[in-house]
Amino acid sequence: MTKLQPVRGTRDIFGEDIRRFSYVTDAFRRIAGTYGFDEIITPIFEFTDVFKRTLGDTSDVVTKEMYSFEDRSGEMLTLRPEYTAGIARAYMSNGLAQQGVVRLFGYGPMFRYERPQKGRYRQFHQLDAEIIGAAEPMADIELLALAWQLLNDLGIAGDIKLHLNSLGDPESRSAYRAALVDYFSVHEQKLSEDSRVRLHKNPMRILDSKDHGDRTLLADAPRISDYLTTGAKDFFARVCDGVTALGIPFVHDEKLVRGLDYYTHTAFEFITDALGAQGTVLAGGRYDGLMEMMGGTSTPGVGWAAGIERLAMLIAEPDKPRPAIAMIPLGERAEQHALSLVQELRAAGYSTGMDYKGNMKRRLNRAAKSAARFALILGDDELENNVATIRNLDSGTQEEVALDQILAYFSATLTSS
RNA sequence: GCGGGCGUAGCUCAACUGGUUAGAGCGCCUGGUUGUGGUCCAGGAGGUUGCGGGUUCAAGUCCCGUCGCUCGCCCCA
Repeated sequence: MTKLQPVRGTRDIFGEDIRRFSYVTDAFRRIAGTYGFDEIITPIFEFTDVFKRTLGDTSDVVTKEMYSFEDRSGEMLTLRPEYTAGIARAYMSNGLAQQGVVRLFGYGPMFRYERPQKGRYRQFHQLDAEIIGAAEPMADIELLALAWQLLNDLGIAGDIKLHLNSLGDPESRSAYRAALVDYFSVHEQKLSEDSRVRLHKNPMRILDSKDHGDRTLLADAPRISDYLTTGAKDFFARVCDGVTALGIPFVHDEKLVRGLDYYTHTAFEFITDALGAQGTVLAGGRYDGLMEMMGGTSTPGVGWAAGIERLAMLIAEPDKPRPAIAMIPLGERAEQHALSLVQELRAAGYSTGMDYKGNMKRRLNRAAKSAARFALILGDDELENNVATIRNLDSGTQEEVALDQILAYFSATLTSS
């Protein structure tokens, strides 16, 4: 508590940062609405079990990155490290299965104890979209379309590539996994240290190793496409067809795997090379096995999450909002009048700032810096005549307007916003 | 968790090989007489040089530790 700095990996979001942040979340809310998604806010913490059961005991997220604690009544709780498990829990808690196919979106903070870096924080924020209750590839396609439109509307789709793969159904996956273990066990000595650990913990992760030696071995490694069942193959083909039909460019990336255990079939990542090692900007996939893992009835689902900070870094700087009016009262009498006048203007929807310090010069200066469109000057001279001076700060022209005509004046010259 | 780089006013940076009261620009505040801006001039506030030790006659400048940021690995959004 002695240090006046935020906790490692956390930060205050304000100024330009919050403008970027809000630009992203506003766009998301708008687009998700047009896709018929309903918003959901789930708690920031859950019983630890919610995450432990679903993410897999071997995942790094569970084994070393969760912020878990015991509360005063002895419950083991965890700050959510990801969104999907909480939504799945909410789906079951609230009996949403009764509503048929459910489309949900939301956004908020996540927590992971990792080594911070640019684009990677301990408290970070994600957008999230899920379709629960639909086993059809159409759901996967719709979610990819939503993601693609978001990236387009944010103006960053050009720098981002969609990598698409299929992890298959459980049969495909375990057959492939066995084949991988066979292959790499023969070459275990040649594997990097990290990958030797992966071989026993999560062999599919070897696929996206960046180690040179690993990569040469990977050239002859078994490919998942050869192990997909006909059902899984067909499912993936339909997803690819749909994405192609929508005109979304993508690459079939057989080395794409997901870190979390509950994924099946479709897996995808939208990747940019503009963010260094943290290039994945939006990622997700199908998780047909999740609900059962949590102890519910088997229910199919697809979803994705996107890093708000990462998106916010990529978009163009949003415009600063311009106040409509800067009120400048001169003297005590004027201040009294100004109070109610400002209240009226604000009630009418005009963003109005009031400056009451310093001389005229300083005040106009500040008004100009605030980027206000008009300065509304009210002094003794004006009060004598029941007028106010309205100065157009862009053009420098000004005129006197009767006090009871001010609202009318602005409604004629400004669109209320 | 592992390896590398960095850390001086709100911001961007300066201070020769360690040497007197750590500087500049921007920003902020005030003034240039009585009510007019985005110029100009003058003045001012703001730094225990991230923090803590050590070496030295002397450290922002060297050494160690620590905290934070950053790059790569790892992990992932």
